[in-house]
Amino acid sequence: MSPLDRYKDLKALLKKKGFSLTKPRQNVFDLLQNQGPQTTQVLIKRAEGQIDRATVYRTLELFERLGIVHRLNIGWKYKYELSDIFLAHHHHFYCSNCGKSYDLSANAMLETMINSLASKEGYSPRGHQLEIYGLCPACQGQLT
Amino acid sequence: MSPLDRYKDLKALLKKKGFSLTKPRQNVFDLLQNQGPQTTQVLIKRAEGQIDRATVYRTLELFERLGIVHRLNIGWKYKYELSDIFLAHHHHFYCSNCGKSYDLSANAMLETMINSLASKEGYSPRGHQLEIYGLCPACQGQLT
DNA sequence: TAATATTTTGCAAATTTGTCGCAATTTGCT
DNA sequence: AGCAAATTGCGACAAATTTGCAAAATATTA
Repeated sequence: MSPLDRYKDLKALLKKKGFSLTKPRQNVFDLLQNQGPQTTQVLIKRAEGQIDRATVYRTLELFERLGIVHRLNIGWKYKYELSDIFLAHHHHFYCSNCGKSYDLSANAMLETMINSLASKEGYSPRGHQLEIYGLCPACQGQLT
Repeated sequence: MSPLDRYKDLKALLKKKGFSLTKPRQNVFDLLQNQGPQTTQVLIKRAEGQIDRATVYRTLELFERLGIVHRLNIGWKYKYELSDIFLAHHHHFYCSNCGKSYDLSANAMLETMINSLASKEGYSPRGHQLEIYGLCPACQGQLT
């Protein structure tokens, strides 16, 4: 994907709501690319010297309001990751032993059941977040 | 349930790992009883005059490490609730409009699918957390 | 049960995290 | 390029969380 294309959807999304794609916003977006879910502290540290702390916070808040990122409670701290618009919808597996988190691909049947669980009770679901925790393959062996 | 029984499982769980059931720990446990998921700040405020702030933090951290409580990312802030050992397993619905959260009862079929999603990939699941978000009945009507 | 060892707590201080106002800069538009 | 609006960085704050340590509570041993 060329650099231009890379920001196309992001820019469109921002523009639609009257916001612009600035350098700091591009940077934060880049930091979220291909790195998995990350804590705010890590993002701030990685942006050090480039973007101010306050701007990172403001950008993440804006991105969340616009549905560009998702905030999830994985393991001990909460983390941000790009939302389903930029990443295929998926769930997470968190290893309680080593603390790593892994992606689990979504499954149409499961999604349907989740939605019907909510709509059956009168709620109107827009999305969801599923975290499974336990032991990853490496840690299963290790704890014989 | 008599007061003695009430703390039996808690005490056993702590003891097994070499910790003791102290007054402050009982208090925090009580605060989590029958009140739904709560933020740290609310717990600290409710414990005011009884337990020190630092102790509340330390207790919640310990409880989470031992699997006594669960930390969930519900709406904007994260909240604590008793884990499945003390509460029937359930999921949450969070209304993005009014910010309230509701319990959704668990469903055996869904639980099975969730577990197999993880085990199919070689992970060994111990539990999970599902948050569905969207609009609650009241807010659906309101936003005509 | 009394004495001793260990764990846990409260307190105060330090650190970290997150927020806010405002002047300077950047961006969008013509 | 030039103007208007949006955005950023820079303190300065306020709130949240962590830490060290002496005192208190709890467990252990005899």
